Amino acid sequence: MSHFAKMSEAASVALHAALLMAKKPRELHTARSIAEGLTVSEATLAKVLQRLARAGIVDSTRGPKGGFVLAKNPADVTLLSVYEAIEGTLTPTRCLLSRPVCGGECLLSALLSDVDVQARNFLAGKNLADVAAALPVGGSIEDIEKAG
Amino acid sequence: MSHFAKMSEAASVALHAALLMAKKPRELHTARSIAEGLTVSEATLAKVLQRLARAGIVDSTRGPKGGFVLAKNPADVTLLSVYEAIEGTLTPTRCLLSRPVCGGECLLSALLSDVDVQARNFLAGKNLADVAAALPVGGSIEDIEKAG
DNA sequence: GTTATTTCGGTATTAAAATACCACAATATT
DNA sequence: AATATTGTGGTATTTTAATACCGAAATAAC
Repeated sequence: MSHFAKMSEAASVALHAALLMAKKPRELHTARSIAEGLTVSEATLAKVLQRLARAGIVDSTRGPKGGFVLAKNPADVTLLSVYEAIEGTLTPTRCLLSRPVCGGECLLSALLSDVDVQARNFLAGKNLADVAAALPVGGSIEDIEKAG
Repeated sequence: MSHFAKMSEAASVALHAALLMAKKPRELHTARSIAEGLTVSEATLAKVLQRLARAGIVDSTRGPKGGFVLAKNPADVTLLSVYEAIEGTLTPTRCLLSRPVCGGECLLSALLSDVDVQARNFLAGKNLADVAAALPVGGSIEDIEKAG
């Protein structure tokens, strides 16, 4: 069993964390509460949130009552921006193996670049508000956990 | 700079090696000659060819004048069969992180499974004869190397 | 039947990624 | 001011995959 679509654990966690914060856009979420909401390790999530903060996607405040908030309106945050904050710019793959056999254009470049373009369009075309609205259950973290 | 399309080096080497053999379907190719033709390490290629042999895609003969040949007609070997001989069955990804936030269907499952389906269709729809015919330069390894 | 060539398959080494840990800085509360 | 809470960022550990290595088996050539 193998998969063709690849996304690092970190990128996936980032997208899910952003979605969780988008449900309550004005509230501060601690790393711990997000980690519990996603059932991921706090250590891993901390790194992810750090990078989102540096990319300007979330704002962070330290100390008691501190935490993370989305820096912008959820409708203004595309999934692509979250993804690229973690993974770097998503560019089409040319070829994994630029070798003589292919004679110029690699036999796989069509597939690889098409897949990357499709993924980019998907991620660029959806923002956090879209996704949050599409979820079966409404507002609170409690509701979400019940539904999970 | 990141990529969404993922294929292991081994799978890529397998596809390129199969293509190289498809150019001369009746001849024996040693692991060394294929490795040189692809400019990959012989050690890595050896493992790949072994798995292709076990999957019945190539036949192997040991000893002097030994080597590897395609077991079937190039037109009867899909890229998917070569890919899956290395990576295992290509199945759509559901979600990397089955977490409560998504409430049932993961926010990424549409993207991930679409990408996998697209890749599967692409690979299943092309065989070695198709690809070899599409190459700019004709028959021999020498021609291929000149073109590379 | 001896030697050279080539694949086979297990093991070991290396590289890379994920994950966890810890001391530090900042800030709200008292 | 002291203390508790929370993010920061560097480092270390663990895990996993990729890659390389090496002895063994098979077979053709002489």
